[in-house]
Formats: sequence, structure tokens, C-alpha cells
Amino acid sequence: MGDIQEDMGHAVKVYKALGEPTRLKIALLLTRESNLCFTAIGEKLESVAGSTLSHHLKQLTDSGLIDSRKSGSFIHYNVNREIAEKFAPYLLA
Amino acid sequence: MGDIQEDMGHAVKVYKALGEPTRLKIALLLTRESNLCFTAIGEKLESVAGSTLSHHLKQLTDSGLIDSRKSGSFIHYNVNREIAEKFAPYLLA
DNA sequence: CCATCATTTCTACAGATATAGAACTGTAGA
DNA sequence: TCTACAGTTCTATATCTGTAGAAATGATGG
Repeated sequence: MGDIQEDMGHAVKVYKALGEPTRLKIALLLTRESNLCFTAIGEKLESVAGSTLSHHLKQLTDSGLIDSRKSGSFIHYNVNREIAEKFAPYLLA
Repeated sequence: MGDIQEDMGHAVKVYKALGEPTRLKIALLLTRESNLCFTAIGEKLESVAGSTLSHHLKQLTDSGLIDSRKSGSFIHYNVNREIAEKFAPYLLA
């Protein structure tokens, strides 16, 4: 078990990641439909520049809430259910 | 039941409120110890100006995550368990 | 009424952040 | 190799936000 401070720091990162409309959409999107890649996510969002999307995905992955898996020239994203369950099971509902 | 957009907007507010260290501390504080008033919260946090604390409490109450109840010249705060349960049961763990 | 305490509002400011264009890296296929 | 595509990084900018001091509001007790 990690200590409380560390856990709080983690919680802040996760909640900060979810506290922005585009990122919350991405997180919800990925709980409904798994294994989407960068471009597929971008298409579902409409009107978000690639650089912006990359920025958001970085924050989501840095928080641990979503995992990325490289496959060829694609990167597939998935919600980390364990982290979601711990901090925001709302996503999985 | 509210519609999805509305619910997402609410979720963003709650998560944004929790995505800042001082506010997360306040939320955790209030799940452990209920009915604290403004000054009591300020004392537990140490080194936060009253104006800053007021600002944070406003965001927490605006999100619905904490309720306030006026009693004389004091305002007592409590976590709204229903909202916490829905979006961030981590707080109650 | 006055002084005091609790809390908010006003004002200002430094630092964070969301956004996107342009240039870049890396992979796959022709 | 050349081209096209996937995704990142760099740079810039406008907006947002956390912070606190000072002044204001409001309730309490003497």
C-alpha cells in the first residue's frame, strides 16, 4: 500500500484530468468503446487539432487513467479499469 | 433523470473541484469530520488566506459536492454523500 | 452603539492551461 | 526510396485560476 500523500497526489492528477470537458468525453468514449486509436478518437470528437488531442491524451495517460498500447504505427487507448474503479467508477456506470 | 449533457457538465465541475490539492484536502477533511465551519477548516489547512479558502469553498459548494448550512454567524460545511457516492466514492473510502 | 469575529467581495497578479499551426519523428506500403 | 499516414513536439497566445491583501458585509456580545 502506498502512503496517503502519494495517493492524494495521484487522486489530484486523475481528477484534474477528468475536470475538463474534452478529456472527460475521451474517458467516457473509451469506457464505451475500447481500443480506439488516436485518429479514431479525434474523429469522434470533431474539431480538435491533433496537437491538442495529443496534449489531452498525455494528461490522461500520465494520470494512469488510460493506458496506451503501440501496434505498428497506431497507438490504441484503453481505460485502466482499476484506476477508474478506485477514483471515478462513475465512468464505468 | 437528467440528460447526459447535463450530467457530464456536472461531472466536470465536481472533478475540476477535486483536481486541486487544497480542495481535495478540504473534501477529504469533511468526509472524516463533519460540520466544520470556515475558520475550523482554515486552521486544519494552515497557511491559506481567508479569501483563498472562501474561493475554494465556493467551487466545492457550486459543484454540489459540499453543502453549507448557516448557523448564527458561522457556516458549517458537509460533504454531500449522494454526490460523492456518484462521482467520487474514493472520498468516502 | 461599538468592538469583534466570521465570511465574502474586490482587485491585482503570477503562473498554469487549452488551443492550434508548423515542423518533426517514425512506421508502413508502393 | 518516396509518399502517405500516425502521432508528437515546438512555439505562441489568449484565457483561466490560485493566491492574497484590503475593504466590505453581517452577526454577536458587551
